[in-house]
Amino acid sequence: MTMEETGSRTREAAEAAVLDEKERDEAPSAKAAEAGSAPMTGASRRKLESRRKLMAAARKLFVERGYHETRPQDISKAAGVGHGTFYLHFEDKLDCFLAFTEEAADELHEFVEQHHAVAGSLEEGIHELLTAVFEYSDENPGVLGAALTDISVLSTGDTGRKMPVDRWAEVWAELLEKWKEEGEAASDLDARMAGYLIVGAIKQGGAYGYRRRLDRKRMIDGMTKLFVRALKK
Amino acid sequence: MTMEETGSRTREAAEAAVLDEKERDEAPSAKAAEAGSAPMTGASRRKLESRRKLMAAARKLFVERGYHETRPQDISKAAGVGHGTFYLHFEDKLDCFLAFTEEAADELHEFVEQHHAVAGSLEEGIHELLTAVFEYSDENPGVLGAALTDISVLSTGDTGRKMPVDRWAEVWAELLEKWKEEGEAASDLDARMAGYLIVGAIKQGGAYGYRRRLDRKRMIDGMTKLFVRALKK
Amino acid sequence: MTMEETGSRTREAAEAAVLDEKERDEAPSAKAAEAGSAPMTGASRRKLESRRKLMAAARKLFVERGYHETRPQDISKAAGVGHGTFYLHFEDKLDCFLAFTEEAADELHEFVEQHHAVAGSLEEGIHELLTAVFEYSDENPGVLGAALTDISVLSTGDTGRKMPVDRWAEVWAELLEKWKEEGEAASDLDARMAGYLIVGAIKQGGAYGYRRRLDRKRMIDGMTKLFVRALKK
Amino acid sequence: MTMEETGSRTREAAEAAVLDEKERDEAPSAKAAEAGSAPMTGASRRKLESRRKLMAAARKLFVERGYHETRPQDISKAAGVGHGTFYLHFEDKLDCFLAFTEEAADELHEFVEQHHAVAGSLEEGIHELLTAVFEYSDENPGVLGAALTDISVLSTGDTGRKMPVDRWAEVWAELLEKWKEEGEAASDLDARMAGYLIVGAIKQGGAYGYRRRLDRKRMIDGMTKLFVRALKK
DNA sequence: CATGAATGAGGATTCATTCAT
DNA sequence: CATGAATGAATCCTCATTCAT
Repeated sequence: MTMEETGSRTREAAEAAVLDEKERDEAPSAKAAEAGSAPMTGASRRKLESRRKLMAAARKLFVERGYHETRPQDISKAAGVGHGTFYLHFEDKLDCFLAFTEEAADELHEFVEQHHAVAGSLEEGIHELLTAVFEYSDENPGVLGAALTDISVLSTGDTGRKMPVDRWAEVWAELLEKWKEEGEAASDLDARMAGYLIVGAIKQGGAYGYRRRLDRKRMIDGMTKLFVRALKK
Repeated sequence: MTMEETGSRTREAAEAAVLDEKERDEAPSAKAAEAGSAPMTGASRRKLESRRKLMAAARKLFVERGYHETRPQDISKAAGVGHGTFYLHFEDKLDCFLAFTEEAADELHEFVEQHHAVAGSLEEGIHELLTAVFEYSDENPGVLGAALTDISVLSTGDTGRKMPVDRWAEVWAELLEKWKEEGEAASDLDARMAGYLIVGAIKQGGAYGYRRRLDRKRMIDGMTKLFVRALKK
Repeated sequence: MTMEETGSRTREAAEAAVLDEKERDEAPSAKAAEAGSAPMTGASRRKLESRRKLMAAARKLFVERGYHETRPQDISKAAGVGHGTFYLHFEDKLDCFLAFTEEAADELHEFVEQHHAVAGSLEEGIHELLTAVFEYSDENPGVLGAALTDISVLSTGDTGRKMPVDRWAEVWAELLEKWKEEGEAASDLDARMAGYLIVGAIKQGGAYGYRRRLDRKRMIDGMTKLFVRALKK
Repeated sequence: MTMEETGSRTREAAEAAVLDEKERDEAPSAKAAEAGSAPMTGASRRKLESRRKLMAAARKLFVERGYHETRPQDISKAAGVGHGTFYLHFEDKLDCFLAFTEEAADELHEFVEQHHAVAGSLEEGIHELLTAVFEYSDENPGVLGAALTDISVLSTGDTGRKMPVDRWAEVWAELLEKWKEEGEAASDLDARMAGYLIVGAIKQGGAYGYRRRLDRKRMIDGMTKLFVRALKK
């Protein structure tokens, strides 16, 4: 399993964009269409372009080096924009990290919804969810590990932003709630608490599995079995 | 529950405990104690004293402020020793943090062994273990949270030191193995993997519980139930 | 003679010269000048200005106080720039010192070529060379002494940079080689070796002469006589 | 030639003493005899012993690592004595270095006097002197290079101590003076100045020769020829 | 005379952020 | 909107020296 790998596959696409300097000289209309909105002026076109490049670079570096080893300068440089541009798009470094984190959460969310009909039984649901998570992790090595970084290690004060852990815990909580209503899950379950337990288990287990280079299928099956037994009525 | 509190209630008590236990210190000069615990000559006594004060200060600050917000000189100052003394006892800041981390792991280990006969059935065992963990966490607020800090956030390279997560995961793994042999735990269990899952779950669940100020007893019972169902034959 | 004076008489003149010559700077951005010496854009102009100020300050301090008594922040302060700017222009302190050293070597080189037609007979050549060296030393008191500092005292590892001693030894070696070919110098001469001997002699003799405040003319004449006798066919 | 080598031959003897911990338990009388003076009390015996070990360690480290890379602690440790003992024997680090420097100067002096009758003609004298210097350098690799370190790089103020450069320059000056009186050397020679030139030349030439691993005999012969021509009537 | 733990001024360097262009 | 030179507070760590034992 690859929850914390440092390589990259889908990364390439993003990087290619970063490296493609010519792109910003393209006809604006094409890009605007991509963004799905009204045709942009040259200025906002460029701004969006910059942000995309910065996000791609930030993800790459946060994943490869971690938060503290990545300087805003590195991100700007990797993105091919000036150092100042960074602060045109992010309040500060932490803001940028959180943006990365949220992007990853969004992606996983979308990924899960696209790849798996999360409507079936508890067994099926858990298995599909875990499969989706591990598949995403394979396609985006290291991203989950980085995105799940404990924010309290980075910032003392509360940022007021919802971290991936919380979003994912909630996803699980909602599912469990649904299963409880359907009589599939144990009725005395504290769904919220369980959501956090599951996310914690996946995070730690994923990290362990990656380090030990365990077989993905076996991991998914093992975890599914455990979770199902723990949760089922 | 108090797994990640930042205050310091039983601080004094904890420090006193630290003091008492430091006789088994890792400073080479302390090896004299090994040879029959002679009253110790002046020099090595002073050194031990310094180390004890540094360790206590380090623990206090790492817990209260976290790794990155704690400077070596803060620790020295809090310990009432000179800046240089810090580096007489620790290679660098990370080394000091790891020492803290190991101390915490040792303490919890001992605490668990002293307070709970971990010999009973799976249900009893899990309940006792969780109770011990949460009790330790009450008496040493924030210590577990700090000690479980993901090392990869602090240091890029491998330190070669066994982190608390791994130690605790192993403790659980051994127990599970025993229960498997005794026919109490599911025989198809990957004990090692499960150990990590449990530690991850406890860590994340503990943090959540603390934030939400959940009732300790309910947490222990809820987690026990979940774990037992997941693991039992 | 003034080879190792610590004052600074013609400081201003020297700095002005530095300013004028800096167009051939090694900062990559300055390469614009190479392409026709355009008036230079704002950013690179500022950067060049900073570097010039830093180089001037570094020279002044290295000469007055020596390498170990000069802190990067002293240089920055004297240059009227921030601490960080120093590291925008130099890898580290040693890099800055070597830059100073190379600048001095360049200056002397140019000085010698401008002030003295090094084409004549062995006697004339040596006399002119020595005169040029001592004149440069008068105009740039202490610079030669500082620039000839033995690098091995400052850095353990090899820096891979050619030190002034070597450059100057080579200049002498080439001249000697020429004189050998012209039949003016002894044919059994090891020109390279002799180059080093001469530079060593000048360095030590210069330092001695300065300390004893010897008459410059007498020194030049005395050294010329010795060198000529040693080298002439 | 080996003027600046870092290996060691005669070094071994000294080190052996350093390592021989038992030595200080020997009968005092024997050692006293060696020192050539009245039988020492136990205390002064030990003190002398400590100093010898410190000097040996200092020489070794100053030669191998240079002044700035050698800490008093390193010397004490290598000498097998406590850190404080260092300051029982030397005012400070510089004092220790100067002691090393003087020891080396004494040694070379003695070596030259023992190995070469410096009484003959100018040619013979110069050749013998150079031979002695290079032989000493072979037997004490790196020592001359280290001992000739420019003190002004180490200390700003004047130490009031006569450095090896000066001592050696004087030796040469005296010889030249003698040869002038005997009509062997050019009568218009500034002997003092020439002494410094020669020492400078030897130092620089030696360093060059070592780096290039030149043949010793050729170096001696080449230098002799040059010096003789420069100095002879 | 010997020790080695303790010291803290001092140093080199970094990096998140700003702002003039 | 973009740039990248400039910044300087902040950080980790060293090391010559002292002094209680």
